[in-house]
Amino acid sequence: MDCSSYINTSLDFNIIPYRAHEEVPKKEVESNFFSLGMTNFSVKNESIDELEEELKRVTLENKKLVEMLSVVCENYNTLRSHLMEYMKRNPEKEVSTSSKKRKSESSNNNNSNLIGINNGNSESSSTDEESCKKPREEENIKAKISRAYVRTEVSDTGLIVKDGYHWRKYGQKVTRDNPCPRAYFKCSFAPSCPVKKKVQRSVDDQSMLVATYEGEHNHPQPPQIESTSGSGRSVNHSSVPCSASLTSPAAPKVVTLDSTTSKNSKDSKSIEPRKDSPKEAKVPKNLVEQMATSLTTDPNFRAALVAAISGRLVHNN
DNA sequence: CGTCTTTGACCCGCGC
DNA sequence: GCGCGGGTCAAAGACG
Repeated sequence: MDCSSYINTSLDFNIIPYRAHEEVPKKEVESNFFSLGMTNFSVKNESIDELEEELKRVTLENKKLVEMLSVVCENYNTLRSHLMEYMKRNPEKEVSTSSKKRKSESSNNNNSNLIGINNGNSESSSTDEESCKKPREEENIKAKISRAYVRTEVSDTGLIVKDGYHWRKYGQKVTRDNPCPRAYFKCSFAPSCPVKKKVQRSVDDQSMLVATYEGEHNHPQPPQIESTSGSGRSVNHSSVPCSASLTSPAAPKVVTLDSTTSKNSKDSKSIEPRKDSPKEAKVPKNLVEQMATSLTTDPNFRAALVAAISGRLVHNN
């Protein structure tokens, strides 16, 4: 779970009015509105008192939200420490899985149910497999591995997972443990992007696609014009991303479950809709940046934000 | 013609 | 050392 990302995103919203209240209220608020595209909005008639009152109210609200957030993070950390303790008391699973790479992976696939439980060591061992040609010390620089579960039509034969990136298929293989072929994709948006993706149907639920991501994108997410894997020639447009744990397939959401490093992989055994472990400061930061970028560049979001803020101010008048 | 997919061949690690 | 199996390569074909 990326507590930090929560903090960052929410504080982004909070900081501006907070500072505006303390430092230069009117001017900053005004410039913020203009930057949001409200060029015609006039604050001439706004009284400073009203604005300050509003800012105080928002500040209080923000404080409450921050407190709630800290409580949530605290609870998360408590749960996490409990989980770590539990995992320390039951380490035999990890030992067995790390010793036998393929068996662990196949068992992992066999268990790749909708629950989305990832065995972190098997995941990272597949990374070892990937880096087998490289020096062993590079194992420390392990690729970030995560999984996404996507529900599709059973009749849908394509292995397409919409995740916003451009993928080039470079191979397909039928593996022993799964009669459904496994497709191999590379990120084609940036030539230097090391990210790879494996997509295979779940053995137990053939309507569920299991996408395994290896590595981190070294580029921002491309525009969402064509978000399927591969080119515009992609046939499959019927895949409905959904959570691994959600029962409602209508929820337009892909849940990726991290099992990056062996240390943090334990966390991925807990069923969490959050993507990242709090120990990984780098990755959540990236994610936060991507999320912030996607939010701030989304015209719908900006329009909604402008409407909400302007509505409030007009109401105060 | 450029880009992408398909698919058989090849490489390499692991288990026996 | 050999065979198996997963992962990758690359030539050929498809498509816009």
